[in-house]
Amino acid sequence: MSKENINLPKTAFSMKANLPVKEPELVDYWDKIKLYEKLRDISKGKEKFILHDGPPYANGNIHMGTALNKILKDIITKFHQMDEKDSVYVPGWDCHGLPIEWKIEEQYKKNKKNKNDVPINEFRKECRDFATKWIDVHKKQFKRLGVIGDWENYYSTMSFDAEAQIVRELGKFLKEGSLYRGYKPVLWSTVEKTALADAEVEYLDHKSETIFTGFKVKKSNVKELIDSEIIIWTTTPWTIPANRALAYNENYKYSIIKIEDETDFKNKQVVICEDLLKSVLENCNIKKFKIIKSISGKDFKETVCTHPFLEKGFNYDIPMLEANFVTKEEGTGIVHCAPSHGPDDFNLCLKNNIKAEETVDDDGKYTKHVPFFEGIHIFKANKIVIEKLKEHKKLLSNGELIHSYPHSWRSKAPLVHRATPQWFISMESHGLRKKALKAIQETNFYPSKGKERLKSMIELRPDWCVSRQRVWGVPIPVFISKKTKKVLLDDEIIENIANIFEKEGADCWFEGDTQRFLGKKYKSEDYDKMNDIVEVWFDSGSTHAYVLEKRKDLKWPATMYLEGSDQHRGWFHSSLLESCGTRGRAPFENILSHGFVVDGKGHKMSKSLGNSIAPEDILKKYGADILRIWVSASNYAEDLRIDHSILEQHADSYRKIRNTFRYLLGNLNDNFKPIDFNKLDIKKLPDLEQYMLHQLQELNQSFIRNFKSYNFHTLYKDLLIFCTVDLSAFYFDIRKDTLYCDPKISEKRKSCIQVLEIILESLLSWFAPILSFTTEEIFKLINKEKNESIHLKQFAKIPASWRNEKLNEKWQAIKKIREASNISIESKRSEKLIGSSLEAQIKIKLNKDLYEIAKSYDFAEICITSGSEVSIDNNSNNEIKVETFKAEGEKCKVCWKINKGKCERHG
RNA sequence: GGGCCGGUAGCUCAGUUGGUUAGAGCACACCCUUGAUAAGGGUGGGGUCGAAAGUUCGAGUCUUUCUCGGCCCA
Repeated sequence: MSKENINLPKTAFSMKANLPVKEPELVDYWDKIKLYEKLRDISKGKEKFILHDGPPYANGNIHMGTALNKILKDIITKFHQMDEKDSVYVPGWDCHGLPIEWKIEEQYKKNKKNKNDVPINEFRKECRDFATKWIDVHKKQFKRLGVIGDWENYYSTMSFDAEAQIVRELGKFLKEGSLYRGYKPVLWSTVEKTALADAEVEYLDHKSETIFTGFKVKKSNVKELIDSEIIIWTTTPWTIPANRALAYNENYKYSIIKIEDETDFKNKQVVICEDLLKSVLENCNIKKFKIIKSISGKDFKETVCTHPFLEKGFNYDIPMLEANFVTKEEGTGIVHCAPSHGPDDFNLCLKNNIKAEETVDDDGKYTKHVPFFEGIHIFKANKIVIEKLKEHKKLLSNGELIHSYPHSWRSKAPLVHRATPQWFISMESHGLRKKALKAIQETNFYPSKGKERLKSMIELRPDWCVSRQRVWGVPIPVFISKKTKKVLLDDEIIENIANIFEKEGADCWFEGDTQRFLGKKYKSEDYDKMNDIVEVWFDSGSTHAYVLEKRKDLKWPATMYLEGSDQHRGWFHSSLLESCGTRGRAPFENILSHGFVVDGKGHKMSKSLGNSIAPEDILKKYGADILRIWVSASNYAEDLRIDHSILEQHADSYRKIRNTFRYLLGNLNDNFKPIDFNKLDIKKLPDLEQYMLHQLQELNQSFIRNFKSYNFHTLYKDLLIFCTVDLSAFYFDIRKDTLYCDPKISEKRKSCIQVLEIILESLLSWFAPILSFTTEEIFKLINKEKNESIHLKQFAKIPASWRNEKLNEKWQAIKKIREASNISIESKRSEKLIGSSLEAQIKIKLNKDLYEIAKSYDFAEICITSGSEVSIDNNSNNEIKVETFKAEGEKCKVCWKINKGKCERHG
C-alpha cells in the first residue's frame, strides 16, 4: 500500500505564518466587510459592555505602552462581544494642552516667528491641525494591532461638542459655588510663563545656593530671646525678600547660644534646634560658642522678629508660628515662610491672617510689592540677596547643594512656587472628597490594589486647580464685573456660550464680538472676560459627559475604564472628581489598571539606555498576533517585561498553537461542518473521545472563570497547555494511527473526526480575542461564506453534560501507566534495542486497583506500541511495573505495526 | 526624600489558612521519528524561592532590616 491510500493530513493552512504580510490584508478585509458595523447590527438589544477609551495624547508615534493598552482593551471588548454582549468600543484622543502648543512654538522659533505676532486663532488652528494629523497616524497604527472599534466616529477633546460640554460642566461647578477664584502658590515656569500641572513637572537634580541667615527677635516672652538671631536655612535665597513669617515645631527643643568666633556674628546670640545644633555649627564653621539657654519650642509663642533687610525697607513684623511641617531632617529646625512661594508657607500664613501677595510677576521679576528688588529676575537674585545679607552682617554661612528639584518637563527650566490668581474646584465646600471616596468604594478594581491607591490620593489631595494661562484649550467661561469684581453667575450665559462653541468651536472666545456671549441681559463693557483656559485633565475628565452620555450607542456610567497604573492620578482621578462633582457618582463601574512596559531586566525603557523596543519593529519582525500573545501571557497587574528573547519565546508558543490548528485542519482536509453540541450522543463515542470532551468541558470552565476575572495570562496558559500537552503529545499522537490508517467509513475514525471538529470550533472561538488575525485566517479558510468573520461569532458553548468525573479519574490512572511505559520504552531505546515506540512490545503489571481500571484498555494503542499485555501483580509493592521487549514479526506496510502474523486491519 | 507595589528555574507564570524531597509550559541537552516535517514523540538536567536576621517544632508563605526594580508624590 502506498501513501496515497492512507489518510494523510492535507490543508491549505501553512506553517509559515507570514504575519507581517497577512495581517495588513486582514485589516483591509475587516474594513471592507464593515466588521464594526456588522458587530453592532448583530448585537442590537443585547446587554451593553462599554469599555470607555481613555484618550491618548494626539502627539507622536505610539510606543509599547500605548500598544499594550490598546491591545488589552481590544482583547477585553472582544471577550465580552463573544460572550453575547453588545461590546462597543469608541476610541478617543486628548488634543488640547501644552505639549502640542509647545511643538507649534518650536516650529515658530525655527522659522524666526514670534508667537505674540500671530493672531491667537491662527495659532490655535495650527494646534488643531497638528492634533488632527496625529489622530490619523494613531488610527492607522492602532488598527494595525488588530483593534476593532468605531474608527470612523471617534471622539476627541477638541471637537466642538466636546468643547461646548466642557464649558457646561465647568458651569455646573461655577453655579454650585465649588469653582472659586483663589490666590495660591502654584508651580510656575518663568520660561513658559504659565502654571504647570503635576503631570508637566519632572524632578531633576539641581544645584541650589544655600544660606544660613538670622532674623533678629524684636519681641518675646523669653527675655534671653530678645535681640537673639533666629537662624534659618534655605535653598532658595531669592524668597527671603518675600518672607513674612518663621515656623517652628513646638515639640522640639531649641538652644540659644553665643558665638565667640571672629565673624560677623561674634558675640551675637543665635537660636537653633538642639538636635541640629551640631550639624549647623559644623556647616557654619563655628568652633567657639557658649550655650546660654535651652528652651522648648512652645516658648516661641508670641515671638516677633524683624526682617534681615529691615534697613532696606522691609520694616514689617515677622511673627513666629507653630507648624508641624517643620522637621529635623535638615536645616535649623526653624523654617522661613514666604506665603507667595510655598504651599505650606501659604497655608500657615493664611491661618494666621497673613495674606499672600504678588511678589513675583509672570516673567519671574519681583513686583512693586518688594522693596529694593523690584524688577530683578528671581533667578538672578540669589547673589544679590547673599551680598546684601553679608553687607548687613546677616549671613552666617552660605554654600551649595545638589538636590532633586522641580523642573518643567518641556523646557527643563527650574520651576518656582508663585502665588497667582487661579481657578479651583474645592474638595470640601460641597463634599466632593466625600462623594469621591464613596464612589471608590462602589467601584471594582482589577487588580484590587488599585482601590487603595486611588483612595489614598483622593484623601490627601488639595483643591483642584483647573486654570492655565495658556492658549490651546477650552476657555474658562467666566465674566467678572468691573464694578463689583464679582463673577457673573447665570445659567443662561453659560448655556449661551456652550451653544456658540457647539457651532463654532471655542476659538470664537478669543476674538470678535464679546457681547454675543452675554446676550441682551448684560453689557460687555461692564465685564472683564477671563482668558484662562481649562487644564487638560478637566477636558479628559469630562469625556464621560460628552461621549458616554451623549452617544446613543454607549451608556453612562461606563462598564469599565482601563488605563496604565499612572492614571490613578490622571484620568481615573480627574474623571472621578468631575463626575462626582456634577453627577454624584463615578462614571465607571470597574477600573482595570495595567503596569508599565519595562525591558527584559525590569528596567524602564529609555533612549539613553537604548533598551526601548518599538511596536513597529515588532510588527515587522513578528506580527501583531505575537504582540497580542505577549499581552495575554503577561501579568498586567505588575510591570510587563519585553525584549527580543521574550518575544522569541512567545513566537515559539505561537508556532505550537499554529501547528495544533494545522493538525486539526489537515485531518479535516479543511472541511468543517459545525456540529450541534447538544445533539451529540457522546455515549456512542469511544472512551478516549469522551475523555477529550470532558477535558474540553473543564477547559471551558476555567476559561469562563478566567476571562470574567480578567486573568488573561492564566487563561492563555491553559489554552497553550491544552494544545501542547493534552492534544499534541497525547490525543493527536494516539489518534494518528486511527486517522491515517483506518478507513474513512470506520466509526472510530468518524468519532475522532467529530471530536476534532468540536475542538477546532472551540479553540478557534477561544483564541479569537487574542489571536485575532490567525483565527480569522483559519475561519476564512473553513468558511466559504463571504463577509463573515470569526469576530462575529460567539464562544463555543460546551454542554455541562460532557463532564465525566469518573472517566476523568480512570484516565488519570491510565496516564500514569502510560508515563511508566514511556520510561520503560526509553530505557530500551537508549540501549539501542529499539527506535520508534512501534518497535516495542510492553508488558504491564499492575496492582489490583489499577488492573481493574486498565484491563479493558488497549495499551498498545495508548502507548503507541505494537503490542501490550496487562496483568495483575499481587506480589510487588510497586503499583506499576512495565517491561519493554522488541516486537517480533513483520512490519505492516500501512500502519507500521509489527505483527507476528498478518496485520489485523491491513492484511 | 516619602507613599504604594513587586523581586519563585534561561523565559512566562502557579504555589490555598506556614507543614512531607518547591510545580507547570516554553526554552535547553540527549535520544527517537521522517506518514503533523520551516513539524511530531520520549527522557532528562536545571530554582532553596532578591539578601540577612528573627518568630516557630517547622517559612517561598509571618515580622524587621537591607537591596534591586517600577509607579506616584515631594
